[in-house]
Amino acid sequence: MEKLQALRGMADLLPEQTNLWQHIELCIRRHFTRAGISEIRTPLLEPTELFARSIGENTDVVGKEMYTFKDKGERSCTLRPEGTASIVRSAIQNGLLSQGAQKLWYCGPMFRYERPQAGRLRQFHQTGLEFLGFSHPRSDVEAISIAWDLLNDLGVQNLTLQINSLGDSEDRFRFRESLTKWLNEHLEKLDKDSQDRIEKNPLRILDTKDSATKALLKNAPLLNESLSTKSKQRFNEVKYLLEELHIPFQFNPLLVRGLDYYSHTAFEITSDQLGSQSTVCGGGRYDSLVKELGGPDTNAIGWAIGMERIVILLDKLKSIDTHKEQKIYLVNKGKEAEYFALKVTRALRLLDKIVEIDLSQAAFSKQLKRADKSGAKWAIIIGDNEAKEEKVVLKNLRSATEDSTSEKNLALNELLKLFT
RNA sequence: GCGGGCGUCGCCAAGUGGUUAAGGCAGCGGCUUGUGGCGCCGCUAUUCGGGGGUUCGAAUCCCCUCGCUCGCCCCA
Repeated sequence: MEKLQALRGMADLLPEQTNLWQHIELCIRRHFTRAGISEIRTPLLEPTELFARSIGENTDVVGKEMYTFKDKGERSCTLRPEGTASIVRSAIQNGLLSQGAQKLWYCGPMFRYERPQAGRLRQFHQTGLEFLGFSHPRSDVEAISIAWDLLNDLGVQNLTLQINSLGDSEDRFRFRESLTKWLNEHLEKLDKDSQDRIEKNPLRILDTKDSATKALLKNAPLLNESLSTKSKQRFNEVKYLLEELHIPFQFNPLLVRGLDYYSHTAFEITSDQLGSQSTVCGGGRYDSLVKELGGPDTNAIGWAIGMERIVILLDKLKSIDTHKEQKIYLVNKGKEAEYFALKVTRALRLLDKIVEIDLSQAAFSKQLKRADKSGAKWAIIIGDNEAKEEKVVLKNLRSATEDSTSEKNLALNELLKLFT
């Protein structure tokens, strides 16, 4: 029979790794909470139309990466490939925006049908924030600084923040014209991919990895040259405020993000330790998306962090401290002892202690071995002799020497008092 | 969708045509019928991702297929 296994690109998170994930999630929650941002949870499955309209029909995400299928009612459904669209949909549907501006965060799985590689899975996880109803450059910087501080607090090293301004839709239209004109003049010198993209998405050519095209583009018109005075001023203010906060950044005029809804500030935080998928956090302003999805005219900015990519970076550092050294391991053997041990275990847990009970009936030596391996600090040993007198033997597994001076014979109430 | 690399026990891994497929880690059992960390002993792949072929003989050669992985595209 064929071995049953997870689908391609779908990863299990094993007990070994969930410690790190919990640590990261805790840190994320703390950072959002302390910034006054509220969590929002939306369905994993949405009408396909939502993503087609928000992300853009011509993007790769919509064009070839979505998990789309028909449900039993013949509705076209899609597993969410990103978080922003769902959140905007939810804010509109639930009238959140009529209650004022919203500061929201989310965390959860996303799905993209791509070939997996380092730092990329078909089911992956993102955490992100969305500020809906904020237009001032301050909100851009607030959003960026939260991401920056979060990543640094997690211990991610060697990060680079790159920013650019895509201007408003008029700026971009103007730029698109001049860029397309220039590209067509140099058509034969472009690589094949870039040639194909001139019609569909010329801005993305700026982001090419083809070195010949890259060199050629040094003479291409630049996006920031097409920006209106107003857009330029806005961008300058963002940069000024980042400097004021001492958040180091690089201006990257070639940074163009892949989803259609971005405008003005676009940014990326990358790491040089990730292989080719180097983006840890990406985001930007999307001032027209809410309206395009049928909501009130609402300025917005948001970003998303790829959780797996953080895990890769943090895995290299190791050593997330757990609370194992506070653990108590219950060694027990014999019928009366086993019953008594269950009671002791629960009594200790009701005092909020971390208690693991051995359920094996193996020899004491075996159980002690497991106790040691489990990382517990204390072993409580109960045999029938102890059970008869309602006593336990308490042993410190982390005392340095081989002597047994740490062993104590205690009545149950004495034990509980000791751990209170 | 397109390239490159790889598939031998739960994990790491030797073996590259010749009778029984090293070793290490983990696991289990014992030395020690009630006391761990060290040590010692024992057990754990009729089988080399799957299928077909070549051969007296294949984990080793050939073909097909599946899977993993890295990269392209694209993105977090």
